[in-house]
Amino acid sequence: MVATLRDVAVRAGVSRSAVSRTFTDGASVSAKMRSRVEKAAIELGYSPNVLARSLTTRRTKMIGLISNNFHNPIFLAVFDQFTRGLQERGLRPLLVNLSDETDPQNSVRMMRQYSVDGVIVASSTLPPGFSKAFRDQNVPVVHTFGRYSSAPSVHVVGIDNVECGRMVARTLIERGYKRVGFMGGPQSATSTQDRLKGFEEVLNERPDITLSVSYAEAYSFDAGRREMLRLAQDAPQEAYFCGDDVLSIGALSALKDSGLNVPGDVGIIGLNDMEMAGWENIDLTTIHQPIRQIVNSSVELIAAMLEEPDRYPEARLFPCSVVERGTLRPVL
Amino acid sequence: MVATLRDVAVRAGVSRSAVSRTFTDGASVSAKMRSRVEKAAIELGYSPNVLARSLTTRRTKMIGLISNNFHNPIFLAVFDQFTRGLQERGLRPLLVNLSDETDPQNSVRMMRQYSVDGVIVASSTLPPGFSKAFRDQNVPVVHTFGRYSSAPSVHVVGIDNVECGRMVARTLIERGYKRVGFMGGPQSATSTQDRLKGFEEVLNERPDITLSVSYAEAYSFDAGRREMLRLAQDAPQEAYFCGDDVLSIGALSALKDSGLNVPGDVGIIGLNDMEMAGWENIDLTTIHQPIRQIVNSSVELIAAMLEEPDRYPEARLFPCSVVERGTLRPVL
DNA sequence: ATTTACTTTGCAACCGGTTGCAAAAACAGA
DNA sequence: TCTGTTTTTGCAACCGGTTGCAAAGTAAAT
Repeated sequence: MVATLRDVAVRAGVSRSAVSRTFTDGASVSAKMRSRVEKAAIELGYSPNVLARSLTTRRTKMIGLISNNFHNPIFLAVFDQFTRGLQERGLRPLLVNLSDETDPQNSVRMMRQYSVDGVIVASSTLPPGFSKAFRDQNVPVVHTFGRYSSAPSVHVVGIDNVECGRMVARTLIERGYKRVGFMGGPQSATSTQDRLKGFEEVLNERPDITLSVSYAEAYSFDAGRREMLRLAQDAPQEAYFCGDDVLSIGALSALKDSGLNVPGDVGIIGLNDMEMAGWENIDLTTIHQPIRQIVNSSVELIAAMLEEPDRYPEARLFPCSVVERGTLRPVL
Repeated sequence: MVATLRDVAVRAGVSRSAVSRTFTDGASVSAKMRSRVEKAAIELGYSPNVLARSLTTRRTKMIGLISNNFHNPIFLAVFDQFTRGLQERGLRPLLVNLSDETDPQNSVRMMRQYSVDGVIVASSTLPPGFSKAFRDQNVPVVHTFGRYSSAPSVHVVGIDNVECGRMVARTLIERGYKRVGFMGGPQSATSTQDRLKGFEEVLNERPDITLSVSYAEAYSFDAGRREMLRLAQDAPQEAYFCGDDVLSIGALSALKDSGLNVPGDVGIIGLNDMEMAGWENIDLTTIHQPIRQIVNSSVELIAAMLEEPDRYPEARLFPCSVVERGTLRPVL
């Protein structure tokens, strides 16, 4: 059906090696031979089969892109950026939706069956052990949005969630809030744990400030709304640090329905600075996470690991910053 | 490095064929042989290389998932559903972001180089010719959200956009609007053209109703907001049919800033019924597009085409319905 | 015209699997 | 036990490419 290397060789009247070489850069072919082969190739509409080639070259140029966040709108931007970045480097993302499955072994096996050159794990809710399973099987891996540790066992690219927690605490203190709440994402997510850690660390030094902690079940509008409806029934705190922007937006909706004014009665601060946070009818004060830089850096890193598989693991952290909009009262 | 079929054969003391057969279902192997091979395979951590296998079986179980809509939040749900559906059938999505590139030939070549078993084109803005290019090269293709035509040249799954246009027109008429506007998505998108066609068709029968037409540059919040800001400067219409929900939400933001009340001064109706449309602070009246059914049907269809590549092309259309919320005035 | 050095080409083996075919083994029937 | 039938197994060729090596060709130097 579709033309193979052999067909081109026959048509051009040369050996199969010659054809192979014209399509392998860096191989030794004379100009005459090249043009002769190219002519035949064009006539037959030939282009080399990457997968067959990969058997000997051991390079498929495929990268596993593994995530379990198919509900948080921020991830559409993440996928957009990832696919573009990979494509620019001639790499192809093989997408894996982990929503159901969380045993790394199945994913590792699958990735090996498809001989991907490397894997990007894009998730803030998967444990470090997940990405480590790939490294243990010698599959190059980058964990984007993963947990920073001072002795990382795999490459991590993201933000310092503990520091973000501290930053939010300081922001709330500056604005004179005395009773504050942490309405986190899923309790099992490393990002939730780390943000809380930093948040508590700073607040604990201020005995005049009280902290109450609760968690939403997922990073979703509904979960945020539900949790905030519950909180608003008793006496709500003066301000909440929500797990992320989507949760914040859910919380805003709940507060509105509970007849509470933002930021008059309750202040809200999110995290991510997704596009929607800037929409006029939302206008959410939040922490900016530099998604684009994080994703680009991850792509660069996985590309570098293809050249140097045993590259010493590093953590690449990008600074975050407060984006002041309309859901917190002004600095005193 | 990683165990191959040969390694397993040696360890189990059998032929390579025997090992191959244990991992090929439907092949003839005795129980004794099977358990012997499986034992060796487990000891070596062997699992077959899908890509090498594909050379002879001519099946990679990879499906190209091609889209250019990485900005519309609705597509995150679309990707979620696609990846799950494909994975359930043992298929793997090779993701292609077409944002820059629109020449089908490059995509076709790439998909052939990777020997994908089939391709799903998920976009309402690509022309029919794009998906047809795959069919012409004998790559099974399904165009999800594609244009319905009475003589489709490729399989199309989606909605009848012309009928949606009619439905919206009737909805606005029922509510007594006399001066209505069409604020479409990109003018080049087939979905925009078709919706306008149906919309005009019904309105043209009502000489007492005037229609003005304009287009946003993309399916995005900003584009919708910008276009509506422009419209609101002159005398805006009584109601607008916006290209989709994201555009509608942008339009709502613009109206609010222009000091116009919704639905008091201006009515808005969108299309898609994305999750966000139901959020309390948005509460958008819209047309429900059954995304889940459309995507599942697309996956079923591409799976069926793997068995029967020359399957006669069909159009699968799913009915839409009005979801009444708070952005149109009530029926007279 | 020879020798030497370098470039280009083809042969053949290999990457990791599958599969048609025939030989070997197992089973059934008499 | 022997024969005929069915099942299981291994051999060898093949899928579509790449690549080390040696032979052939070219160019430069003597």
